[in-house]
Amino acid sequence: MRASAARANGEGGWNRESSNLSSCQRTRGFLIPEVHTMDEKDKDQDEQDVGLSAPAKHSAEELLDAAAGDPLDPMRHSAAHVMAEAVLDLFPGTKLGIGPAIEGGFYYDFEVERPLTPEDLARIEDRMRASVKADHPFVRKELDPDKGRAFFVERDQPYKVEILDDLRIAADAVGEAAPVVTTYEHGPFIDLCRGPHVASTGKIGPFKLLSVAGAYWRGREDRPMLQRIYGTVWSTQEELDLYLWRRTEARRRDHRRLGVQLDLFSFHDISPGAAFWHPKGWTLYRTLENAMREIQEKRGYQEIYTPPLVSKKLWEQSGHWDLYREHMFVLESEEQTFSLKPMNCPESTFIYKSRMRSYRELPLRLSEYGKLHRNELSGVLSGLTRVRHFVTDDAHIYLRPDQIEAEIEGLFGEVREAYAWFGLDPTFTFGTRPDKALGDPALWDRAEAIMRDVLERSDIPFRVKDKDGAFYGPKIDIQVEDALGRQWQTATIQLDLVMLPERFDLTYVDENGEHVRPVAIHRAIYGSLERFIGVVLEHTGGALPFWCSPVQAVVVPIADRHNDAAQELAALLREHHLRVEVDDSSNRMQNKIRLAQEQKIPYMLVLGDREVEARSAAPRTREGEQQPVTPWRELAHRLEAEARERSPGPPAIQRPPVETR
RNA sequence: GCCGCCUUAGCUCAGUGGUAGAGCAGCGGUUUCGUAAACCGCAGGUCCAGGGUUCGAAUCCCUGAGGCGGCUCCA
Repeated sequence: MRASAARANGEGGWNRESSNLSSCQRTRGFLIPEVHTMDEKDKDQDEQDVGLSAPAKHSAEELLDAAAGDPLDPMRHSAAHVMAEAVLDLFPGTKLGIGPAIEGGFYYDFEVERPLTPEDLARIEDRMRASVKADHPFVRKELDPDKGRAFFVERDQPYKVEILDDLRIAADAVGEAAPVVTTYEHGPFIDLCRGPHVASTGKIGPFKLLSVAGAYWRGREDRPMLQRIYGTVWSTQEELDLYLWRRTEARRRDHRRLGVQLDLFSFHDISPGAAFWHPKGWTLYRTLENAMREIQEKRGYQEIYTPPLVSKKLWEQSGHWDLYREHMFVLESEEQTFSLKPMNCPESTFIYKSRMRSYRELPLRLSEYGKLHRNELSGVLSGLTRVRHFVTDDAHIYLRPDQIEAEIEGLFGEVREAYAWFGLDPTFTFGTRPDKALGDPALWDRAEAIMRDVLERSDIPFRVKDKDGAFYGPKIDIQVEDALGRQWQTATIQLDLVMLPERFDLTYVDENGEHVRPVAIHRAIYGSLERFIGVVLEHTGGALPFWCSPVQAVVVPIADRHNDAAQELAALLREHHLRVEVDDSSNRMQNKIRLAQEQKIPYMLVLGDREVEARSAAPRTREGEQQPVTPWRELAHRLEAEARERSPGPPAIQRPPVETR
């Protein structure tokens, strides 16, 4: 997947969109403080990992600064060396790959005879502790290039030799001499290394090895598969504990788990990568979709619907057939080749072109909740966040170049509103013209200047990723951080100067009667609804905001004699467009409350003799607050108003007790 | 796709070559209760699928499916 995704990306940003919509920034080392690594090497956002991080809000400046690196990096990298020492000791003959510091910890890639097991990890950890206890100093040495290479040849470390050879080739290419080879030695272990390190192994703080995973040498499918061990290391035990707590917490609120617990959706072998939505999950889904429709109606969008199954001719015209065919589900019928659409945009042009367009009707905003299918590799599927079947809150906006600024500003407003409903604070990443960009450079320059200007005026923090735009136009990606500080890529606003307008030959008639090209904007605010629901579930730990909770209140009659009144109250609340259930089971009230609590239902409305008599109810929130007894009518009006407000409600879980960094 | 691990009741899991288990959920009964678990009973299984080894397989081997953790933060 990696190779193909990278290819598609390199060539045409259209896969950008796919990335944005189909994957999450789940973690690799898992808890990774801050955003630093969001970009750097990986062109493919999809594969980028950013993890649970230190919480807190980030200003734009902080986001930019974060790229500087972590002060703990030398220690983390040193821990990787100590791990390599241990592995080499326990598994003689092991070939070493690389062992960098990563957010929250480190890894090292090894070629070992047999697969490593969790028991091996424990043994490696023990050996590492001994090395830390011995407090070996790290000693830097410099060797001339030839001696350095010979040293690693002699030690039978082919990957290290390859690294050195590549450095030499790179130096040759720019006419420089091969660089000096530096090694770091501690105790019995010596490794090719640029450094820096801590003074001695004793300076390495509390650590824990986390997992073993396969990893291609240099990430390339045609190179050997090495075994990568991930570890985490911190300066203090408290920090390590906090990190491990976050990991546990993240597992606890995993949306896949919550989906089962809250009876929202399930997955089945008969359709890998596609959710089966249960009644409650589908209620949530439709509630989000309809909330977004409200924004769109307010902003003058018009909703369309186009066929999911289309001839491959469409993709040949759009250029996707060459780039993306392997990610499409393709089928034959009567000697024609069709595919399930992996995106909506080309088809919307057919509606645009169905008749002559006047400058007066621009911007033309066409939204579509189209069902999309992308043939993701089986190995990358994951819950709702990486699926083969999904729907986006997609829209394509056709406009005149002079309308770009106002339109982008309007879109920022949509983002602000839609994310505030969940208590999510979005940040933006601005991708500028890539090397392979198509289209008029002057138009590019103008478009980028406008977008940058709007970004700077906006109150939403952003950072710039140079050359990360789509081939057809600059773009703005939207990220959010959830309650555990994890980064998620959700949505995207992409300016399209070329693809739809040129390839599909779109025009409108301007004031002078001339046929001229519009520009287009591809935009999705939630992105994939599947994925966004996954993010919201993990963000809230399942305690969804009141307005979108599948069951907003459960009426709890204390005894059977209160059941009729409970039904009456529920009926009244339903008349006020509230989603209400009655728990008339034979459970005791305490148990009814416990069950409602476990289902994270926002309100429990308790009904006993006193309440039935007064036609009132005693509300209890899922946070455990007992509210004053309230008459039915008043309650109905209050809750109805609360639902209409769409406030995110109180934070789902409290932060860990102490922040140590 | 590739590497490793996992798959036992609706859910969470125990069981490692000799008659398939627990808790919760479900169902039935008793109980009618004031803010996170009343009591008793019953039922529930293609041990992921297929093949093999064995007197005997949930357990060992092979193949497949699905899931989980990962798959250049370049010495």
